[in-house]
Parts: sequence; structure tokens; C-alpha cells
Amino acid sequence: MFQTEQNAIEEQIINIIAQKGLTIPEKIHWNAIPFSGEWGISTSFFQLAAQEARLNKTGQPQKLNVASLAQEIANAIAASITLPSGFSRVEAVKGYLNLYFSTADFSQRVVDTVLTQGDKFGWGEAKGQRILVEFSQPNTHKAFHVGHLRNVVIGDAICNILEAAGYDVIRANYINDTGLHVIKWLWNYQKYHLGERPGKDKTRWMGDLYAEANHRMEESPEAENEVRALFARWDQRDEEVIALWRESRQWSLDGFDEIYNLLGVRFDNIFYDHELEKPGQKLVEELIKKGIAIDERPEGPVIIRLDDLLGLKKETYRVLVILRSDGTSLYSTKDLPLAIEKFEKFNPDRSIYVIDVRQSLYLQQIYKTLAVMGHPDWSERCYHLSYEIVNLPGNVTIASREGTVVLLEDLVREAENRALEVVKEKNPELNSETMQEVAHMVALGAIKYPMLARDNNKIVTFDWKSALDFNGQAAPYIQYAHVRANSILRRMDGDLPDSTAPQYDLEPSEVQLIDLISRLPAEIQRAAQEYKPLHLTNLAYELARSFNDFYMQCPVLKAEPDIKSARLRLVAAARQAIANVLTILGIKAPQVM
RNA sequence: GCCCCUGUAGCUCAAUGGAUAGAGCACCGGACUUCUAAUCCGAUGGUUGUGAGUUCGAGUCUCACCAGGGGCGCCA
Repeated sequence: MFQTEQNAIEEQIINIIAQKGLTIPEKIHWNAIPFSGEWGISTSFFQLAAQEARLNKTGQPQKLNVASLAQEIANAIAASITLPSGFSRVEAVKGYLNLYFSTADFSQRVVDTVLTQGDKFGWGEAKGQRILVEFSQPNTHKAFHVGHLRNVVIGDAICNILEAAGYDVIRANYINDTGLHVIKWLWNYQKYHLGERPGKDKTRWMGDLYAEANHRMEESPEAENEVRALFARWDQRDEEVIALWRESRQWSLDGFDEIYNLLGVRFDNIFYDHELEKPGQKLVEELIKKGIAIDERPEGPVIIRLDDLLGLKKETYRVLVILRSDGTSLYSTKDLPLAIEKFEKFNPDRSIYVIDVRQSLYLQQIYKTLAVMGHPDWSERCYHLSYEIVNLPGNVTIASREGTVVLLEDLVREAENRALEVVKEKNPELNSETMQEVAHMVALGAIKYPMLARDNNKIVTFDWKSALDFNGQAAPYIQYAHVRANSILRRMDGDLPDSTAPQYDLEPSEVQLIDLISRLPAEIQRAAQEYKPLHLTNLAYELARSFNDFYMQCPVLKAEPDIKSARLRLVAAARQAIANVLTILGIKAPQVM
């Protein structure tokens, strides 16, 4: 946010270094100064000092040299640098050069920028690059549980982050509406539930019948043959089977729509498994003809020996199975034409797959297969955004087959009930409709935040106690800070005051709050670069904490007129920054709580 | 056997190779005639799994080992 000033200072530093006959560094790296009530930027000279120490070869212990040499360089620069306007002072400390902002100028700039840009504050300039993000990938005829939730929440947040960073994003879903799990479901339905229809909660009902199908199959010995026979009828496009599939599939799709609406997630493009089955089988034949795939049928499946094709001696990508020995399709049968279709249809600069970590080898195999098929460029543009799974306490894996699931609808309902209790207790004068709305926003925020607030490759352990705990580092805390800011602004007489540089010494809590607000644009870029929503959950929390600190220490409405004006604008800017970062995370910011 | 991930306070987790490793929870002690106390302040709590190495500097990079989890020819 202070690029111009940084550049001007960098130029000076480089000149001074050159005058001293020292090696000019390739890049000057700026950090924040550890906060002590003042605000500014900082760089260190250890690298430069180490370089000089090596060149001099004094034979002295280098350890002592570097620290003091870095301090000498910092001293020299501090002594001869001319501070651009907007800076209050410069200091050399422990090898660091610290440049402090004159808070009046810079805080005005930050606040003005936020209020001018409004809900686009933090957004980067358009990069002219297209990114396709595939996420969610639900299975029809199965339950939707908290394990699937992490995928949707991360995928949605990543799309928002990339969009905010300046990319053109295509949100893609890939719905698995065919496969063995569907046939099992149809078998159970035909045999034991024919004519029944789902109730209000479609996804739960579909999931229950799927779990039941698995139990029945375990119990009855003839089931496996019946299911196989049904799969064969499906493959022959038997009218009765197709009709039943079409109807039941739609129940799942309707249920998914409800879930996505509930979560506030949308898609630009939906790919369906069943559309890729035949193209996939055709593609397999081509690959066999080209000598890329090896046909071991009928004794074995159709495979691709990736290590052999790539000339790798050490086992790396191993063997990918692309068609069953009976000719029916696998995941890979369909993922290959899907990967191709994405490029042919959208030509994205990057094609991202949000899929859990257990499929990392498989996805590398798919990407490498694209390369050996003659599309190395596409292969390189593919990226597996992997994340760890959600477990239950005691390291129990969530499995829809076993029924060890926490259903999304149960979680949301419990969280809403809990949130409603708290709203009633904390703010009884709200009308019941508002209470419901607030409870909904709080519940969903509380559910989403912990899925985003730990690193993607860390396992999330779901337990009811912490899922329903709204205290501490959690979404409701951040939402509450937004509500407090909103509350002040609601009570303000008239419009927001015009911009002025504050004519008083800012409190440390004000300086810190402004500092954090100013970091949003850079943090969005970083989160996009590293595909890590975590950076934004951290910033959101720090913003809220800093605002609460400010709220405690700095009266706004009762302050002297000039102070009041500046603080009102700061409150408005803080509210905007918090709202923006929450929006990117897919979390709503309520007006009251 | 090969590969990947994780290991930081009692618990759950942070920390662009850089200044004194920080939060929350839990526990203990304080603060509501003051813009919403879903808040704030204070106290306690650390050999960053172990051992080497690279570096001026390592929780962060490299290697080995230990512990836990995951993946590896017809599941998705």
C-alpha cells in the first residue's frame, strides 16, 4: 500500500550502499516493525554484511562481524538517508533499519483508500489470467457430511480469494452420478423401497438408503451377483434402470442445491460423471491403439505403465488403471476426458483440483497421463490443491458406508439452535426474525471458520463441543467486532465526516488497527499465491482483536469533535475491512448480534 | 519395500530464513451508572519429537532416526 514510498527509499539505500563500495543487493526486502505503538517498515542488512565479511576474509570469527557490520551499515544509511514526506523518523537497531510513518498522513491515506474503494478494498488489479477451480465433487445417492464440507468451504474460499486477487475464476463442480455406489443404491431401492419418495430432507434419506444398501449386501450372499447384474443392465442402458437412475439422481441433485444455497456457494459450470463415461471408454481404446495403454483384458484391466513411459527407473508414478477388465468405467476413465474438456472448453491458465490428500498419487498419475498423451502444456497447468480430511475424535474416519457420519444438516441445525440461544440471551430486544437471521449467520460462520483457520494439510478433528463453542478465536468473535463498529456508526449523527489528517497523537491501539487494515491487499495476494485461506482467517481475527482493543481504549462518539471525526472514519474503515475479509472467507457479517 | 503429510505451552493451533516463538481453550485473579461484557486487562504455562548438517542467523532448509497418520493394478 506504500509502494511509492518504498521505491523511493530503496533507491536511496541502493545509492548509499553503492557510494560505500558495497555490493548492491538484488532486492530489498521489507518487513513490518515489531509493534511497539509506532508503525512503519523495516529492512535488515545481515545478508549484505555476511557477504562483505566473506569478501574481506579477515580470518576473524564471522559471527561477531556480521551483526556489528550490519549495524554499521544500518547506522550509515540512517545517518545519510533523506526521509521522504510522510515519514517521522528513522533508526538503526540491531542491524535493522526502521523507518516510521508519520501516523497522521498515513492513517488518513489508509482510511480514505478503504472508504473510497468500499467493498472492493483489498481487491487486486485484474491479472488477465483464467483459473478453473474444481471443487465439491459430491456423489449422488450418498450422504453429505462434515468431511465434504471442508472441501466446499475451502474451494469456495479459494475461488473468492483468487477472484479478489485479480484472477478470472471459473467455479466448477463435478458431480459423480454414476458408479458402483449408485448401482448399490438402485439395487436396494428396487428390492426394498420401490415406490417410496424422499421426504423434506432429501440428502439424508438418500444417504440412509445408501448405508442400508451396504448393510444388506454384507448380510445377503446373493446380493453381489444381483448388483453386478444391475450394473450390466445399466451399462446396456436398460430403460427401466435408466429411468430409475434419472429420477433418484434428481433427488440428490435437488438436495445438493439446497445445501449449496444454505452454504452460500455457487458454481459456474457443472460437469456430470455420466456424460464422461462413453467418451472415456472411447479414449481408452485410442490409448490402447497408440500403445500408451496396455490392454490386459479379459484377465486383467487396461493399464498405463507411467514409470516405463516416462523412463523412470525408480518407482514414482507406478501404474494407473483406466478401465476394469469387464469394460466398465473407473474414476480414471472419466477424469481423463474431463481434464481434456476443461482445457478445450475454457482454456484456463491453471486448472485446480480441490481434492483431499489421499488422492495425490492418483492425480499426479492423471496429470502425467495428459503429458504422455501429448499435452505436456496442459499437464503443467494442472494443480492438486490438497487438504487433509476431517476426522472424528479418536482418529475415526468419517465413512458414509459405515454410517459414522456427522451430517451437514444436523450440524447446521445444532449450531443454529445454539446461536439462537446466545442471541436471545445477549440481545433479547431483537425481533424473532432478526434473531433467526443472526443465528443463521453466526452458525454458518462458526462452522466454516475452523475449516479455514488451520493449514490445509492439517487434519481437522470434528467434535460437537468445539463445533458449538463460539468463544475465542472463532467467527462469532470477528462478527461481533463488525457489529460493534456498526453500532457506533448507527448512532452517529448525520453523514460520515469528510477526510482530514488527524490533528492529535493517535493511540497505539488506533495505529495498530490502521496497520492491520492496510495489510489486507497484500494478504489477499499472499493467500492467492499460496492457496491458503489461513492467512485471511488470521488477519480477520487480528483485525477483530485490534478493533476490540481500540473499542475499549478509545471513545468515539464522546470524543472531542476533531478526534471524533477521525475515529468515526476509522471505525467505518475497520468495519469495511472486516466485512471484506469475511466475505472472501464466505462468512456473513451481521449488522446486529 | 517405495512415496507423502504431521510432530511447537496441559489441549487445539499460529509464526514471508531475521528482532524477546505468539493466540485461543482450560485454570487462577480482576473490569459493566461509560459507543452492545459474544468484550477487555492481568497471572500461569516452551530444550519447537531426537541427533547431526547448511547458514552471519534455523520452529522454518538438508540428511538420519523416533512417533502418529495416509497412499501405492481393476474403491472413489
